[in-house]
Amino acid sequence: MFGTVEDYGEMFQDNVVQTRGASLSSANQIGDPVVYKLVRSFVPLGDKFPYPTRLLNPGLFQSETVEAYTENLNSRLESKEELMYGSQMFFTLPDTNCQNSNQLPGNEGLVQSEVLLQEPVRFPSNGCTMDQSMDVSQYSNATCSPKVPSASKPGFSRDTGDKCLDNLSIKSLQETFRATFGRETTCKDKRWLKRRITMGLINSCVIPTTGLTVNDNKLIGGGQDNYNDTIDAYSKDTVDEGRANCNDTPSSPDCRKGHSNDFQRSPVESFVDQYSGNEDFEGELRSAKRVRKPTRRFIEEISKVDGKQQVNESLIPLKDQRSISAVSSGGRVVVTRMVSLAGSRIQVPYVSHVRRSRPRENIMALGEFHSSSWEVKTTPEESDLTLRQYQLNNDVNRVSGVKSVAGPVPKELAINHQSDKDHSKPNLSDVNQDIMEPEHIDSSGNSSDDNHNTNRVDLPIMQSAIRRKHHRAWTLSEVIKLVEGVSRYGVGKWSEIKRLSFSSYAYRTSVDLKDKWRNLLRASFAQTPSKRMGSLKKHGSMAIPSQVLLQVRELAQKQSPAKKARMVKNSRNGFL
DNA sequence: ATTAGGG
DNA sequence: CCCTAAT
Repeated sequence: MFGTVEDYGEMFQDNVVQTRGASLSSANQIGDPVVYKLVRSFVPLGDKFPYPTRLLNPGLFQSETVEAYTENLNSRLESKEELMYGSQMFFTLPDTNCQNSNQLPGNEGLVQSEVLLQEPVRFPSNGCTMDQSMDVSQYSNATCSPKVPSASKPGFSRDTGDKCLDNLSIKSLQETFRATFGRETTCKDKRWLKRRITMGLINSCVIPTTGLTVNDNKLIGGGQDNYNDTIDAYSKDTVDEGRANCNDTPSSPDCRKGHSNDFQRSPVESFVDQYSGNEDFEGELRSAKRVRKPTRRFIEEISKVDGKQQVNESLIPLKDQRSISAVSSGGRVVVTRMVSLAGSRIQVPYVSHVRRSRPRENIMALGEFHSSSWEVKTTPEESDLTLRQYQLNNDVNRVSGVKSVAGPVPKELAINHQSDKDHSKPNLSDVNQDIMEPEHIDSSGNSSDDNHNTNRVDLPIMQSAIRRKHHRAWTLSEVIKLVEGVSRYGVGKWSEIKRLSFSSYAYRTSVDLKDKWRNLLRASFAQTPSKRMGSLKKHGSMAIPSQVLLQVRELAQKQSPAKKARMVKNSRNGFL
């Protein structure tokens, strides 16, 4: 699938074009991720290496490109407005002998990648800073050495990277390792170091984050296949050999760090831990444990908990928040972040790394506007209601936009209404009649909107949005019908009850019946201890006649004694 | 597709 | 009421 560097390059380039227009991509050239990463590692961008969303597309860094870019950079530096795109200026070309070389790996793609990633410009003092020119030149020598001309050729890959590293001493390799992974290594194994560096560079270039999610600053999920593809395509043998080498050098514990569990831990996690350079390496004790792939349930719950907490924060990464501030600019408040550039601190408008997605549901969904098919039929109760509602319209605090139209009563009204009576047991019918009045008043507020699909369009959004979507209060007659249905067809025969007793209630699904029954059950047992309470409920919700609840209790008792016991216990706890 | 159960 | 898993 993702087989070649070029593929990624194209993806990336497309993205760039879409993102920034053609201006920057014009100079794009195919390049080598390893070389790019080598250079990249000389100039740490921050305390966290950005997770590449696309393969970086480093090109040949030809001198004119250098000059053009540098010039561009300088000119842009003068204009604060241009600092909008400040993140593309993170890269100040180090003073190295590579600058005159035609073979310095390009930073065009690198620059663009930074634009995409919107990584803040940071030159941490504890990291590899710009004044460490020795380091830079050191690596640059290696990277740009004439001995390895292939290093800057398009299509160059891991092998070339190895050759680059061939010329480095152990010490240099260790330095490179540090520059690459952000930590020291004491490993003396030149080969291992080489492999690690190469692997790190390659993998950090090609790890796609498609389908990945960032949670609590960790990447979770999604990357497995892509990662494996990546390994297959680029450096599977490298990884394998790396492991072997590591095992061959047990004397050097560093070599083993974060390595032994590469294939047991999530690939992405491994990547983060090993290659991003800033990970908690103390926490590598943790990595000794085999990490199990989280269950879907686990992921769901974690994301729920964390998601809620992080929703706001995630838009602005933690590391940015310190420098975030809001400034007023031309009447508009602009969120900016501090950026260190060339020793001075400047403020640039903050651009979130997270692309906001369009809300899945528009606001209409909150009201029930969208569901023109939601309820085609008008139900007996509602039709009945319609008439009353018309009278009550002034009394009840109705939604102003609704014209209370007593629409034509569906012919099925009469039929269903009739069947209502037929199906109702005598005792329930009495109750029905007694309680119907308050019931209707109560439900009118909830269901009247649904009676007039055509008019609902006129509803003020705010008013209707307040209501929970798809909520429809249960009328007493519905409850009674439900009880009756249960008594007739048995508990749990929801679809049957739905089909036979609620055929005219399109909005009541079998699940609804089940849910309501559950509530009735709870209510019925909750009420038991104090008969006096009768049908009174704490809040203004519908009062269910004790007779009905009694029936519910009897039915439940008949059906499942065990369950009843649970219900009694639960409801009592809840009640007292 | 239906049901049970948690949220 | 929504969602999910289990059946």
